[in-house]
Amino acid sequence: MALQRPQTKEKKIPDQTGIRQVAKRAGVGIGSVSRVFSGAAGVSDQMRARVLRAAEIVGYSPNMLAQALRRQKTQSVGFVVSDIANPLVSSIIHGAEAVLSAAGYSLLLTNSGGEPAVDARRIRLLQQRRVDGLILLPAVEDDPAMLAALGASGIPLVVIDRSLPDSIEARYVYSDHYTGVGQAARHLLELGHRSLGVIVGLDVRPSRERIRAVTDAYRERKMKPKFLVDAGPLSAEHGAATMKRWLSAPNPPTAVILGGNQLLVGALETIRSRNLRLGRDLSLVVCDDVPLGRLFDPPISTVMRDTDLMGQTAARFLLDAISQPEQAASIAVLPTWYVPRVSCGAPVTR
Amino acid sequence: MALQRPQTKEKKIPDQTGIRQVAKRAGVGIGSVSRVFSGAAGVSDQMRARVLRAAEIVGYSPNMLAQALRRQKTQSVGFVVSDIANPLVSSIIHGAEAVLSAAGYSLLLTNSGGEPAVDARRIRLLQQRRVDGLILLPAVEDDPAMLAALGASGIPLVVIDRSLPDSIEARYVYSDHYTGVGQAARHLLELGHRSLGVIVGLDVRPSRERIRAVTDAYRERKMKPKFLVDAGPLSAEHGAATMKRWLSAPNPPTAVILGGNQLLVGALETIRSRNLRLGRDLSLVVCDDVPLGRLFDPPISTVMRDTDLMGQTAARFLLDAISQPEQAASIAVLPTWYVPRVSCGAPVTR
DNA sequence: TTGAAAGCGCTACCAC
DNA sequence: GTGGTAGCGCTTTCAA
Repeated sequence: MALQRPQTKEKKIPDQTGIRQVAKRAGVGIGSVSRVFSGAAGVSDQMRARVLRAAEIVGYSPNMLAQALRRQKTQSVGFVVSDIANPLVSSIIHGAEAVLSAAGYSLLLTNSGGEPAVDARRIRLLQQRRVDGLILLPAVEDDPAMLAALGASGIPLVVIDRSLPDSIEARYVYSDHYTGVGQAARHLLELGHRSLGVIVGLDVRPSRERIRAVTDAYRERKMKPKFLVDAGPLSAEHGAATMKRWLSAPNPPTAVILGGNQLLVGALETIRSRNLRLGRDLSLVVCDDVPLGRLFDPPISTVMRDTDLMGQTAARFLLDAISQPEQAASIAVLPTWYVPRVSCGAPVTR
Repeated sequence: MALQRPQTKEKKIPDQTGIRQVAKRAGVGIGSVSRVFSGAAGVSDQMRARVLRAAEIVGYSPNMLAQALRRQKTQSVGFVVSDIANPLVSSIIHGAEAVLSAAGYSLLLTNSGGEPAVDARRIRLLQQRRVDGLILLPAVEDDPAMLAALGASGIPLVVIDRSLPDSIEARYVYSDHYTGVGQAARHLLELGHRSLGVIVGLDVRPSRERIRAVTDAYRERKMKPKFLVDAGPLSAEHGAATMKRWLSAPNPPTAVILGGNQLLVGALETIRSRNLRLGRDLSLVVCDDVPLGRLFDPPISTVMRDTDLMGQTAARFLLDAISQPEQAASIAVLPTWYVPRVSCGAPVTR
């Protein structure tokens, strides 16, 4: 009736070294071994030495799976993002991972590809894996399946750049898109532009904030906020298509704000193919830095932010939430700032 | 003597829904519930329905931790990289994650920051988490601690763009850096360049292959392979510093191959500050695509590769290794190709 | 301080 | 087909 070991195919597998092997080897109780390895108080030096030596010999190290099952704590957190390959996102992940692993947590990373349904599935999967907390950068803010999954579990939650309904208990890490884009819009209006174009993503917080920022910039100058808005995927293709559409229209915008760095490549392609000179024939601002942006000819005006810091902040929030679930949920708003460059100039007067 | 529940702070926590609650609710045996949820054969439709309904009511979903402990299989793999934030790396991760999650595996991602010692520690941590396999993109190829950790466990292993000693049983996913860089070097030599400069990273496979490729390109033309080599961090700062050094030397190279895309920003800065015109005063090739590379003025010659595919391939190799540990270890060599652009031109004759 | 024993939630064997 | 049961490797009481 012994448990049948899963087909140990006479491969090397170092003979499943468990706590009881160590206990037997050291001639002590199984509990003592546990105490030594979990650093519990009340273990004699002598015991510690014996156990450690025995463990050394048999090559033991604790099975975190069993620990997690018993302790009801996995020391792991799940991170669901919509696009790992986006440098912005990977920088956020980088920041979060650094903080988490320093705190002894492992990161379960999963990609939803921007599909709300996948977001929801991944969240449930991570819950089944009993992660201690969750960081989310979901595609949309109101997917019912996602909200249901989140609501059903009391797992600590940090959401990045998205705003979920109040019914979901979560902490938030926002970028202050309003300020950065506002600065950009004001700059463009001061230069004399009157018809701006703004490309944003789906109806998520950053998109709303950016539109609000441009609107308010117009209003500040007592101008009617009349500008073009395009909402779509923040991809190069979409950037190219939208620019093409706008530039072919009867009254094309004289300045465009791109709400995502992936749009830039596409937009520049269209601009190039039309032989327009940036900063003269058309002004351009991109949100989020692109490696060659400032070396480009002409250098591209950019709304910057510290994405690594966003990840760090999210991780810290999550660690707080895990250790003090009682504490009021909190919100961090991290700065963005506008760096004007030559891609923005006065519009051609005709 | 009941297990003391970890301080259920009268928060919501949905009352730890376990398999036996479902069994009781459905009035069936605990084993039947297990069978239903693990999709085992030999369960009557009636039983399945009863169990599923009961599970629905109490809101049950299997605890993967317990499953993993019992099955000796976590359905998770570890991925250790040196820099998540590098777009190249995150693209590899993207590819791997897609394949793994489609196969029902979760990804434990961890960053070593390029520190060999951290690589080794992370590997050990993942082993304690009992991952079913490991994908590695380590900083160096010969760190003793890393090799020891790897050797001590029989965990299936896939290594990307690094070549470990034969003593480690692993599968490999390589990029064919030799071909791409070879094409670039030949192009430059054909253009008339005689003194190339090559910037590579540490002594790892890609660096060696790139140097070998340039060497062979010289030899093909019966020329003595006399070119500058710089080995260092593949960072923008290092790119700038090396270019500065080379361009200040008595006989500066007339063409430079950058062995990593992060070098490009730095190199271009130096070039710009010296008022050199790419393709005329200096020719430049970068390994690995940079978003604005082809739109740059002038467009930058690039050695391309499909990093997403590398990740996919690594994941597939790992899944193979997990399901058939016996099978001979294998190697994949994925193509790289050179895309000549205006940044390469004939050297100025003087 | 230490050992024994119960049990975390599950799977897989056994007998019916 | 189905239920009972042992045990995955560990932590944490309780008694000594």
